[in-house]
Amino acid sequence: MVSPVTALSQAIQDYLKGIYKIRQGQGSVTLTAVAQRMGVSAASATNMVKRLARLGLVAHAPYRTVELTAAGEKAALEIIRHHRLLELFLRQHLGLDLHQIHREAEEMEHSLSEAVEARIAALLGDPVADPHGDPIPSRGGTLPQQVHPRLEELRPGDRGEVARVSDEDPRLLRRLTALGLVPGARVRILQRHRNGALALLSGGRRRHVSPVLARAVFIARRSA
Amino acid sequence: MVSPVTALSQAIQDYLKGIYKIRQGQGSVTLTAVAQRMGVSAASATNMVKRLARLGLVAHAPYRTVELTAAGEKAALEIIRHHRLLELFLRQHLGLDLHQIHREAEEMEHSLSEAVEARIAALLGDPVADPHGDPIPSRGGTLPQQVHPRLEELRPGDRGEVARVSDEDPRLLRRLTALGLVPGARVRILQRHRNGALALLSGGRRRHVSPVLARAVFIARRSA
DNA sequence: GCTTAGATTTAGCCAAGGCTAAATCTCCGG
DNA sequence: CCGGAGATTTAGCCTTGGCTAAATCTAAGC
Repeated sequence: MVSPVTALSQAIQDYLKGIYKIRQGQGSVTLTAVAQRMGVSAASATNMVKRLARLGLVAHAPYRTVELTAAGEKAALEIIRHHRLLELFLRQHLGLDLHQIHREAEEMEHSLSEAVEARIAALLGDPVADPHGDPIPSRGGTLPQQVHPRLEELRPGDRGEVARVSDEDPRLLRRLTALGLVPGARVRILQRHRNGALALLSGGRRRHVSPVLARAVFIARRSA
Repeated sequence: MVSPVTALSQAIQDYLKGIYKIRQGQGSVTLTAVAQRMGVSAASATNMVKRLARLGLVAHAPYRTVELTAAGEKAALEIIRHHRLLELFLRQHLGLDLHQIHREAEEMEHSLSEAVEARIAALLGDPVADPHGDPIPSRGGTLPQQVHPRLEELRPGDRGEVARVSDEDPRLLRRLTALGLVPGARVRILQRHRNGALALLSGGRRRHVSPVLARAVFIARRSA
């Protein structure tokens, strides 16, 4: 494309990514959801959404929800590609911890040029997932959409492999890492408490997992 | 230090670096020089210099020249350290060309955190010079100040090694690279024309170097 | 020591992104 | 089908960092 995503302001990039992620998670993109996610007042969110609409990046009728246009979604995926490539790079080549990389990549993703992106992708061997297990959009802007159940949805006896962990909260990540619940780890559910907490086997040890943690881990089931 | 340079706005970082570089080159930092270097009107430069003064980063009396305070110089050197580490990294690990790295590093230097800076520096083996031959300030903020004569100042018979090339103009850099005049290259002056152009030996070949190019190359003399 | 060209500053404007407070709309429940 | 809670928008303000035009200062040259 002639105009790379880096031509958009940092704020615009952030909003596009935020809107994309809200739709992924909750589905309906309300102004309130946008404002909350961006840590901004509702008035500011309205303001920016109007600007995005003028730029043809979202569709928005007054008092209705927001939707990314094709152009907006393409831009969002480019930004997410930048972010996830950077995360992987920071982890594999610079040795940062799992819980640091999200924040760092957040800062750097806006200034990643096409040229540097291409070099990093090549250096990493054109990877398809970042260190949290999130899929990396292709350069063309397609995302291998895989839907994994959350750990909280599993029942005693179920086995699986950690496919992905939520990357939003570094504190959660730290606790998950301490429990050995990182992408690739094998787990087996032992017991389920009435409050949603789980007992499971991970790395050969019996672990207790709180409901909030169980909601942040996505599992690829194994038929075994 | 408690407040990293990344807390300063991008524009402020750019001005500090610009002011530092003007002083290095021409000495006296006038508002006009600042405006020119930043590609901005004189009024805008005045405006920003006032803000820098309020922040204690420069000293400035009305209608007088600008000087970095100790804090301002420290910040400038941190920014330059970021820039040069990134240049080296882009060259050595991502394989970008000599004439691309300046622009790329310019974009990325603002978002380089202390943590990532430290990793990159370690990965590069705590280097002391970037790919253009410019010295890299230490983490503490000291710059190994080496003064090399420009190629244009040499006389027939002089020999030396390219210590540094100006990194400002990518077109000049391309032409210098084509002539083999990159940091580390050995040269011997053969002849000097009245307009300042030079004939010299570089890479075993006789080369003709225009005055403008000869002004962009800095030579470490060899007694040989 | 004047004059004046050129440097610097001031005044007043703009766009991007934020904010709060107030107005307005939507939609659910009775 | 009406009222009101909550969502959304509008109005008016702020800071950052730009701009032009006009005012003012400095300093060089006579």
